[in-house]
Formats: sequence, structure tokens, C-alpha cells
Amino acid sequence: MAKDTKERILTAALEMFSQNGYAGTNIRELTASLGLGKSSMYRHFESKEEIWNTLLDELIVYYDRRFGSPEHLPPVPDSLEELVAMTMNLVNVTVRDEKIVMTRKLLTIEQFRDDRARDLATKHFLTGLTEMFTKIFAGMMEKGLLRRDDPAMLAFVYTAPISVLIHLCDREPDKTSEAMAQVEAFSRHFINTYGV
Amino acid sequence: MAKDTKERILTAALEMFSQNGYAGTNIRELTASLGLGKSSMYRHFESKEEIWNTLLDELIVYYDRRFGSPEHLPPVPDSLEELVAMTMNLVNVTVRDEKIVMTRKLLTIEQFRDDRARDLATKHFLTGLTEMFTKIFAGMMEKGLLRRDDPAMLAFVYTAPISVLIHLCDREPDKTSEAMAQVEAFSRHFINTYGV
DNA sequence: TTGAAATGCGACCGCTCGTTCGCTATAATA
DNA sequence: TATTATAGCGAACGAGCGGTCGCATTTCAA
Repeated sequence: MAKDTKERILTAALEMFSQNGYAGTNIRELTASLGLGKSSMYRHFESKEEIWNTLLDELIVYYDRRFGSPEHLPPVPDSLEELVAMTMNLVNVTVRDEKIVMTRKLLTIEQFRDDRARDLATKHFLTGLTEMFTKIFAGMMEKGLLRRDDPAMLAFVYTAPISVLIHLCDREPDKTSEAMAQVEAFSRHFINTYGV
Repeated sequence: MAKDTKERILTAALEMFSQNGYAGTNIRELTASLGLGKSSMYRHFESKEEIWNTLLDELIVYYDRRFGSPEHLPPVPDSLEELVAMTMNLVNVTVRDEKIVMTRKLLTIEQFRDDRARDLATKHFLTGLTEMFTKIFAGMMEKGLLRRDDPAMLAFVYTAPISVLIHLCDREPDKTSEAMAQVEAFSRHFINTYGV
């Protein structure tokens, strides 16, 4: 039950921090949402700040495992249409997975206050995506599917607009389907422009 | 002196809210930074929340004046090179103007908590820019400078990556010059791809 | 010049915050 | 079974919060 409680606290913390921010979250609400007494929390963390630090540690590890390791790199598509499908799949997961959504919100809110949140935000929102697609596009150029060009520039050109639309989904979940349609329209525009 | 104090309070509020968020800001620090007693603030605003609402009102008006009105629409460039120059100028201003930077940070931090901040964030980060460049690109197509295409899609393709780089500057000011170089590289890539 | 409105101030109020304490109940160890 | 950590609880603490009050000072119209 002990380890379990600790993890439940971290889950609730991610939920509340991502909605109200670190400063806007209080221990009473957090523990109450778990049916736990305020003071019981201190059996697992020595302070509110330690919750924050532990949570961020976990998110950093989680990110590196999921997006940083080469074995999780999506396979290089064999056709332009496959690139569109792969993209839609990726964006769908990233927009629907509650933990990933909350992580982005948390990083968005806290990026100006915490250095580690800032660094992870840049990875999540920019460099992680571009590095991933730089490899994919280099592979597609090898296969003759994409016009020969700087793969890093093309990756930036491709991922940045998608990143903007993902942020839109986080901000206005009502517009998710609309945004997804725009992701697909953009992806098709991209293959029309750069595809061979 | 009265009106002046009220505006100074709003300026300080923008500064502190954009750094620490609404919940992370307290009246004592805010007024102290102006050399003002805590209680004196209540001569000008009836609560902390009223400061927030007034500030947001002001930012909304400011945005509509500055970016919403047709007379502030930049002239349609007469050459592709002019588009690059105009873009660099625009981004430079938006990244260097302290008030605009703080406004973006504030909207970034508070977009999930306040509906009006959320709406203004979408304008600032997405629709405002694309609408502006939709008109510009339509004009450039008229002049035969850009390949005929959906101007709204091209505007999105052009402004979204720039928006991402502006966010990067807000998050990591150290990388501003690096980001500006990337804006220019991207802009040139764009005119090479879509220019006539 | 006078009187009222506007502005500033420090003291103070009630409340909520993060955190601590002493106690009980449970689970693991021997 | 006796012992000892472990995990839970409500009460309470000191600090800091947003906000109020009464009073002094300035502003300015009459």
C-alpha cells in the first residue's frame, strides 16, 4: 500500500499542477482528492517541493524512455501516404493520452519558473520532434521519397506547425477534431510540396 | 498622481504575473516593488482579482488596436527579399518589446485557468498571425510573387514555425540570436520553396 | 482660505497555507 | 506472540495571504 500511495500522490500532483500550477495547488485539496489526510502525505514526501522535484524527475525519465531511445523511433515510411498515416497516429496518441497532455500543460505553465521544466519544455515542444523527423526524413530522402534537401530544415518545417496545433488542442480541447483535420491537411500539403 | 499609480500597479502586475503567475504573486511584493504600502493598492482596485481582470481587459484592447485593425496591416511586399526583411523586423520587435514578451508569458502561464486568457492566447499564438499573413500572401499571389495556392495554408505554414521560435525566445532568452538566425533561414527556405 | 474628496500609511483581522505532533492501527519481522 | 517499523489520522502551529480600518496628508474646487 505504501509504494502505491506514493504513486497515487504523484498522479494527483501531475493532475493538479497541470491545471492550477505549482503555486495554485495546495496539499489539502491534493490529498483530499485521494481520500487521504493532509498530514499522511508527509509520510511519503518531506515537502510540497519534494513532490514537485520527484514528479519532474519521473517525467524526465519517462520522456527519455519514450522518445529519446532509438528503439522507439518510428520506422521510415515506405510511401508519402504512409508518412501521413504515421503522423496522424502519432498526433492522435499525443493529444489523447491524458498523461502526455497533462505533462505538456505542466511544462507550459512552469517553464518560466523552473529550469528543469524549461529544458524539458524545449525538448517536448521543439528539439525532440525535429530530431526524430530529421532521421525519418533523411531515410525518406535515401529512399527517393522526398526531394533532396536539408533534412533538419524539413523536419522543422514539418513538426513546428504540428506542434502549434497540438498546443491548440491542449488549450481548447473542443477544437481537437478541427485541429486534427488541419494536421492532416497540412501533412498532405507537405507531401505535395516536398514529395517526389 | 492617481491615474499614474493605477497604471504603475498594472505594469507591475503584468511583470509579476508573467513571471510567477496569478497564484504565485502576492500583493505585498507587488506594491512594495512600487514603494507603495500594501493597503494603498485598494484605493485603486477592490481586489487582487480586479487587477487581473483589468489587466486582461487592457491587454485585449491593446492587442486589437495593435494587430487587429486593418490600418496596422504591414504593406504587401514587392519582392520576396522584402518579405524576409519584413518578417525579421516583425519578429525582432515582438521578441524585444518587453511588454509583448511579458504578455505572451502571462497568456502562456494562465491559458488553462482563465477563459479570456485562453482566447487571447489562441489569437496571439495562432489565428492572429495566420490571418495577417493570409492577406499578405493573397496580395503577393496577386502580384505574381508567390506560387498560386491556398493563402491560408501558406500563412499557416509560414507563421507556425515562427511562432514556435518566438516561444523558444521567451523560454530561453539566451538562444534569441540563434533563434533569429533560424527564423531568417526558415524564411529564405520558404521563399525558395513557394516564391516565383 | 476652507472643506471635502482622494490618496497614502501601518496596524490589524480572519483565513488558508505548508508543516509538525502525538496517537492509533496495521503490516512485517523475529 | 512480542516487537518494531510503517502508514494513517485529527488537532494544532506559525507564517503569510488577501483584505479592512482609522487616521494623516495631499489635492483641488469653491
